[in-house]
Amino acid sequence: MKRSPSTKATTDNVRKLPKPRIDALGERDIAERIFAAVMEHRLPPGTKLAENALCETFGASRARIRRVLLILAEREIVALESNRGAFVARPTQDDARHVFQARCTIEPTIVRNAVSLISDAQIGLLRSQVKREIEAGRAGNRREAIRLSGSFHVRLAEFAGNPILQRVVEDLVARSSLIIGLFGSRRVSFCSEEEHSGLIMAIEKRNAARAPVLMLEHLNRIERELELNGPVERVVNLQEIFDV
Amino acid sequence: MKRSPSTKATTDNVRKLPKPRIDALGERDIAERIFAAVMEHRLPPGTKLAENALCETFGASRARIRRVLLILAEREIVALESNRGAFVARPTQDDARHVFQARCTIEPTIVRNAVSLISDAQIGLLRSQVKREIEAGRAGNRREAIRLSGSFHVRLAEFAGNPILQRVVEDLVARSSLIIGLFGSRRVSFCSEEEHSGLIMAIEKRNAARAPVLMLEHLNRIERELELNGPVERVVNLQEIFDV
DNA sequence: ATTCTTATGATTGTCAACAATAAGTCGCCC
DNA sequence: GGGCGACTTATTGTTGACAATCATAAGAAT
Repeated sequence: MKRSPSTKATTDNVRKLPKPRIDALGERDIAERIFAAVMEHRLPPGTKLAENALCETFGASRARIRRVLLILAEREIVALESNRGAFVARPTQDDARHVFQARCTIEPTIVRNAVSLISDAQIGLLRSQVKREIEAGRAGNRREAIRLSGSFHVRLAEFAGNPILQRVVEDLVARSSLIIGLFGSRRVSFCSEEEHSGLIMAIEKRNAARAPVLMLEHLNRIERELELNGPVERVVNLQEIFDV
Repeated sequence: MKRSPSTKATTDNVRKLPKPRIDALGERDIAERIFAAVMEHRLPPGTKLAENALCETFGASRARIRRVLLILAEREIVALESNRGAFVARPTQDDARHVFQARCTIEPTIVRNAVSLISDAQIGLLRSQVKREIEAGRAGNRREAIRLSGSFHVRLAEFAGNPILQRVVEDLVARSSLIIGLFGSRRVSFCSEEEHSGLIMAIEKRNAARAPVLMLEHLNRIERELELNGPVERVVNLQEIFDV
């Protein structure tokens, strides 16, 4: 095609260096946006994610939205139901237990690695983030507090220097957010800012023995405060109940 | 819905219970096939996965193949290059280190969980699998040996009772297979059947202290035998080399 | 009035043609 | 003869229309 066969010598055949990439949101960006919305409890579990609505929202074609949904489904943030559409995932109580067991497996090790790798600047960054988290909590800005609380764990994973584990933690944190939305008792504060502060202190002291323990206790406390024995919402069998 | 026995009134409105699902391979199935081929070293790293070729191979439309590739890309088994196509992933040496670090983080815990959860029947299953692994190794059936060697770890994760961690291990094992294909020295046998046998023995004795240690040593040995300092295949800068 | 049936609308799933880009081939000029 | 540039081909990316399926609402019969 070469729009201009007569490009005489080669005046303007400037190799578009890396990539124009000025085009609309890539699917990764859109997925990230939805991901963030889930983390911040702006998209409650079970919310229907209609394709057309997403198309308008992000100004993207349906095909692209479709790919985004597939990516999110692969991360188990949304559930695809055949011929019915995409919904924000609704983790079960078993899912919740598994998620927290996985976090208890991975995150203490992450903290231990972070203790030996993290820089002072990075510690400062964590500190300021926790500070904002506390402020948001005090100000009643629940959404921001939740966001920062999750972000703390992701950042920590980032500073532990293993992108693979970081990615796993990201997904687990997002699912935790869904779980807290579903099974979190309202009266209890999940934004345990003091625990995050304690963790930072242990990390700052390069205490490789204490920091992982604190993380484990932190995760256990969160899980313990979930109402995983609450209204089971079992699928009742009416026939059975009425003894037909 | 309710397959109530009293639906005699409506003769044939039998709700197609779960789903006909007799249709062609779902994308999950195709992804699983490719996944298996990667694990068995039948698709070496860097192999181009052309869409048309896959269409013919699996008798699927291009759109479906495209989704399959996206799924595999999300699991980092294939790499999508813009406007160039899909290729079997080529992990770097850093990737290799991260993958094995991640495995060392997760799999010892998995073994510890398996020790307390696994049933005798499941132990028998592991045993027979390792037996076949050894036989395949003796018979020079390298492909089958590799497949069973990876499958051992996945199965163990399955018996540890946490689907989330199982899924993570699946992906890590598949990537390990790519890594071994790239950095594995030929002279060394990676199919360390004795170590697998030793692990099973520790599990059988419900030795929750020893089994995780064995797993850790196992993983460390594999990583140590990789040639991660080998031909670095760095991106050479010709200008620099020739001192222009 | 309730329930089952039927029709309608909206949404998802699929496919095929079209456009855009990259790779390979050939020819030309130095 | 070698390097450079343009053309051809093959492959990927995208769009749009069509088919299939499900949800909703209205209607008819008991």
